[in-house]
Amino acid sequence: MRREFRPAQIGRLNGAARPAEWPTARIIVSHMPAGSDDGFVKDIRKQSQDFPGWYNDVVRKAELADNSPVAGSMVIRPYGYSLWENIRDPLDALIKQTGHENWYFPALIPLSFLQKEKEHVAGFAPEFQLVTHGGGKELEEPLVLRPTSETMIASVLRNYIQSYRDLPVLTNQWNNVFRWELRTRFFLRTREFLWQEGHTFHETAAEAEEEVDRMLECYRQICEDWCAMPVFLGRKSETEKFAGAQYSTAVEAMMKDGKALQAGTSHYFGQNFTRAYDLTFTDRSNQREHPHSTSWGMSTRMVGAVVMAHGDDFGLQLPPRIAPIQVVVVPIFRTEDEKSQIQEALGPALHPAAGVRVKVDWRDERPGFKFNEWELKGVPLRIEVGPRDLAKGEVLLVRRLDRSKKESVPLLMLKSRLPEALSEIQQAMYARALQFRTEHTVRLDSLAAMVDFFEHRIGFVITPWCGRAEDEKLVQERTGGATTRVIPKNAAKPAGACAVCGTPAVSDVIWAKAY
RNA sequence: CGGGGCGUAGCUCAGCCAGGUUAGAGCGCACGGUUCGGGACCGUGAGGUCGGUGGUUCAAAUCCACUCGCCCCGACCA
Repeated sequence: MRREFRPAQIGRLNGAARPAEWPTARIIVSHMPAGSDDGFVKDIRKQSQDFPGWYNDVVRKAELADNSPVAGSMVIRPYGYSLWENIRDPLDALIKQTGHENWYFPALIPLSFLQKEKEHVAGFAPEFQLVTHGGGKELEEPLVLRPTSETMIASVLRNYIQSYRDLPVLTNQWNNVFRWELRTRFFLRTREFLWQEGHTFHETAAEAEEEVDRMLECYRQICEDWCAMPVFLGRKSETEKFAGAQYSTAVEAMMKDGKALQAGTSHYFGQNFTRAYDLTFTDRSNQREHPHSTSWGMSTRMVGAVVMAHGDDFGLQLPPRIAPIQVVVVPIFRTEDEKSQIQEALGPALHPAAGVRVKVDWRDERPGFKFNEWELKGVPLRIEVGPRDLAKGEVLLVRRLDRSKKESVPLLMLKSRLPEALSEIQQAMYARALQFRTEHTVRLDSLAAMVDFFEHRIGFVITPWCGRAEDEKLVQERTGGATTRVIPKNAAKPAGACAVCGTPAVSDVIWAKAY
């Protein structure tokens, strides 16, 4: 139901064509020694038996993040931060390509700012973290550690927006935000997290609404084309929308436990905020008008999404386009002589100019240990090279996707084969995630069927819906927590009755248990 | 905030019920050696205010009181 996956260019690869006269690769299926692949993985709990435990173990053992001295806040370690950068950078590029400029606004927001928009403050007040003292004295007015910056930005942009000629103003900022969460989880919900928040101001409602769609589309691209994670796009229900928004939209992805994860949101505010902050401009007929504004955000939560969308019992699986290390080389040698032979042989093939993110693991560990460790860390492609391979002028290529298959590749072909293999993996991961989602998404038309589904199965349920909040409450109670995720975009208007209450349906809606 | 559990080495834990030399194990770490194609092995070594405070006792990781912190389950969430 979603568009075709667009064959992606892999990162900075230059896709060199393969000369026809070169030898072709052979796929061999190796048999691992008994006992080595019986599903027992040291250090991490099994995904199938304890999903939250598995997630926690993987995040820590793969060195993405760890607990910190501050309750509810985590430390993002270099491997995890690099992964975030590989999501952030293409998103930043998209944001700039669509005409936005990066700003920076203060992290401390006067409490009174947040109190001006009624629904907004009602939605966020429980999550405020206040700064009450400075320079050893109590402040006249407490400052809130920003939970989001709508209020600050509206207050600042008042000064820069005067005329329709100043519009649109398309801002974005990369920062950290703070929310006093009760139950925290690595990347998914912490008391401090990193994100980008875009805030835009427009002359007309139509223009602002186009902006909302445009940025949601950017999020779709990041999720699908970069993170190999299919998403449903759509509008949030009234109960699920952002506090203060006229309506909210989101991209929703399916995790391997069948739960939904909101991977990005884009909101239309109408004139709610600009009215509350008395932000006005003179329109084309010389009338004072409030601009229509939007905001949209994507956060470090994406890292958690990638972990839960692709990982397995052996650990992480990273899509090549965002993997910090795309190819890891495990050299196999005994003597210094064998070591230098490997170095010589690999040199030209793995030159940085090849544009692939490669790491050669020269550590003094046994190869088997390295295989397991890099699989845990989700590196998409591994090269094994030892004396036996060099004698044949070949190396072994192993994909994280299907670990038991080893492909024998002539050294001469390596430079062209790597980008090609990475591209294949990227597409295979998307296809696999899409298949998983398809297999775990059903269309139902009664509450009884929904209750039964959420009792016995995992995944998404699509039903016709009338749009009433009471239905959401009822479903949530009866199903042990399923909520509406999105009203899918461009879905045909259903002819039938609401699956929950039987009144005429207005649209389809997707139900799921969610993070 | 309600219900349940746990604090002993960097990590996972034993020891506590029946108080008694110098507080233990595995993993990890450091050094040396043998190894190296799917998580190697041997030897040596470093590492502890037993969460904190107070009490009982000749003597407390162990018993008592208080306190702090963490984890899990319910109400809110990018």
